[in-house]
Amino acid sequence: MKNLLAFLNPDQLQAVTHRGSPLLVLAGAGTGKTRVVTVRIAHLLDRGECQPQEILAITFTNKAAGEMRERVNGLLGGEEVRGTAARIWIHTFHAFCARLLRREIHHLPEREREFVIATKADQTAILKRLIGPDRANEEPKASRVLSVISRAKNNLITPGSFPAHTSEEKRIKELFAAYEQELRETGALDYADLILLTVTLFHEYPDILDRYRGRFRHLLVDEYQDTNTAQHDLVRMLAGDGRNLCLVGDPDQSIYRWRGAEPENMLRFSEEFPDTRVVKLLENYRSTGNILKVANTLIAANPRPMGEDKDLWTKGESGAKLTVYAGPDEYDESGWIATQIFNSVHNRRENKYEDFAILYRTNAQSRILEDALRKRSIPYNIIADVRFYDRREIRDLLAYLRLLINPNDLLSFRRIVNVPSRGVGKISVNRILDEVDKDPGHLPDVVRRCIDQELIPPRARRAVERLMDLFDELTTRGGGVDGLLEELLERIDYTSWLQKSNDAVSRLENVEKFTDTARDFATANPKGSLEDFLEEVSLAAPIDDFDEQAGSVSLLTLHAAKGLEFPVVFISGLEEGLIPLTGRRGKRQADIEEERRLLYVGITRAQYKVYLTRALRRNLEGRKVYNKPSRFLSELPDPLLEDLSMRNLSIMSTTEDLIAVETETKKIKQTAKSVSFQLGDRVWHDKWGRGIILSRAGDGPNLKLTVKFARHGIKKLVAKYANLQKM
DNA sequence: CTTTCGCATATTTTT
DNA sequence: TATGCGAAAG
Repeated sequence: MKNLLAFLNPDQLQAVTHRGSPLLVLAGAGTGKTRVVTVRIAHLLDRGECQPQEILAITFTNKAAGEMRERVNGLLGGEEVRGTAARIWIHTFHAFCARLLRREIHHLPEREREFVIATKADQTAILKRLIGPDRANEEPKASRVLSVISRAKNNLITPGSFPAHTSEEKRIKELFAAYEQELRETGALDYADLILLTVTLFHEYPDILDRYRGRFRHLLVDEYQDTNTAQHDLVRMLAGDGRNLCLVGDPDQSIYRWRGAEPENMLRFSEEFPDTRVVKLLENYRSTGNILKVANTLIAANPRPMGEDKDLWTKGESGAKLTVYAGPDEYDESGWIATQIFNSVHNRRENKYEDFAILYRTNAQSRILEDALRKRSIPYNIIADVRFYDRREIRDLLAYLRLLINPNDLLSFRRIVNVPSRGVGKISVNRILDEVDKDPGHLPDVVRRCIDQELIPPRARRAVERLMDLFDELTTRGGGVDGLLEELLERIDYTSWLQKSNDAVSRLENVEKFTDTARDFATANPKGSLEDFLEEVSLAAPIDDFDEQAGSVSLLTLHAAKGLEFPVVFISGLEEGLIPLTGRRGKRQADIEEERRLLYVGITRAQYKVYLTRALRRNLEGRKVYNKPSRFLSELPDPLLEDLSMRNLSIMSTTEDLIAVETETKKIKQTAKSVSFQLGDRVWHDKWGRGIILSRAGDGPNLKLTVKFARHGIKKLVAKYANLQKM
């Protein structure tokens, strides 16, 4: 057995070995916090303080969970303990609760044993339907309602206790209630439910809580700054007196407030458990001194809830300055980034492609970057820009699979009853849904009754009947998830239906990817059920399938970059409006602070070199916008930055200058256009209105036109001054 | 019932 | 730009 503690600094050592009271580890970026968690687990086992199955470790993503399992095994070494990590519960909050609820949810009144997890897309779909199309303009938008509802649920608020003073709040309250009912009827749980119901269960049934408390003697939670109140309550319940609790996090890296995260939970913890030991990790092992100085300066502009003495430091070298670059537009910016990478790899041979990461604020920014890399044949690896499982084709297949588990899933039924189109129209579907409304019993029974009582036209009737038969057959079918999916695809002839759609190629690719996922799952979990598969799929994060592929540049959002590190990091789009991202009604101070943390997270991903790039002009929603440099750039210490922007841009890099240039160009273009007037062209003049060109004389700027105007007769004009427009 | 077209509309991050 | 939705045509 290795000496687990040999390479730890005194602070880390304390965090690993402290016992007997709650432990709060405030670990800055790159200070080895994951290492502390894994070594702590290994240490517990090594010293025989508990059995593997008595440990519960909560991570932020499935990917982090997988890595932690591997690392624990790696630390424990030796044959006899290999596989030990498999018996430790290492999960995300959601995966943990989903597993627990699968066993225990039947204790709760009126809850089905089988449930599916409603993804974001499902949730939005429900709300959109509840709001209705006719009111779409005046009502609060579905996405906003959803975020209000999720926030409420995360704070353990029910539709009953939802405070409604304004008329909008009253409307949301209604929608909230209807949304909850819909979820319940379809046997679905949303993300908040997974936590909420677990908390409720523990609250209502103390004996169940006791059972789990007894079982998990050691509880560790990583990335605690991004937990919400419901999760915090869950931890408090499971932790009991908190003696064996270890929380790790960094309030400066809290970037999920918008999703309900409450970094204050960390502060509150020391009050709730007064004997909490707080350990701060500030020695950074990742980045150069200059990178840390810049990051420290940036984050110092935020209030520091955990105290002022939180600057990261390193024994290592200062390293290179950070490089700033501004290009005329996003094509230039992307091209410049790609060129830096290309030169570094090919000409200077300093780095390999996998050393680079390009970070951006919004997924939409990735396309131009991809183009630039592809142009130079630079291999890259990107985290899906649209959530893969939100793709229409994937959601269709998921709907089929869900119906196999929960035939009452009305949402899924509605989705696929006529997909692929099998001749069941709106009218037939509504007829069936009406029946379900009247008698919300077992969905297949109701559907069968519609068929038997000939409530729908013959063609549709036969189609629905065949669909129901298909479900019966597939439900009784044994075998793995992969086989099931393949049979399903064949039986509904899904691929040939997709052939006909617009972007058949990418859709078919997605279906291919999905069957691959199923196959991988079946290989990894030979005994895995369809429920297990759907659970994994619903709780997957885009980052989970992201392996830092050998030989590829990584493209990802700043959010997705959390927890990762790269030798060289480019952060693209350092512009007001993008970083910080501001919507139409602007941002409040608290939002700006979160944006600042986001940039802080981005900068601290880098080991040796950071590039901060921006574009003076950028296409946004089909429009050109001129963004000022990000306010965060001016917060950074100048001596630690070098500006490689082209000289002419540095000279006239104000937005006003650029607009002036644009306007001039436009004028020139207009003049050029007027030169191209031909005989017979129909034109428009601001004063004389419609006209037609009769003759032309002269060239270029001297071009003279004879125009016959509809209302004002024949005029001779000098094209340059006339400002004629073609009609 | 299915397909296609045109119009409107736009926050972003994701368990 | 790109997407999605609803109405009209097929």
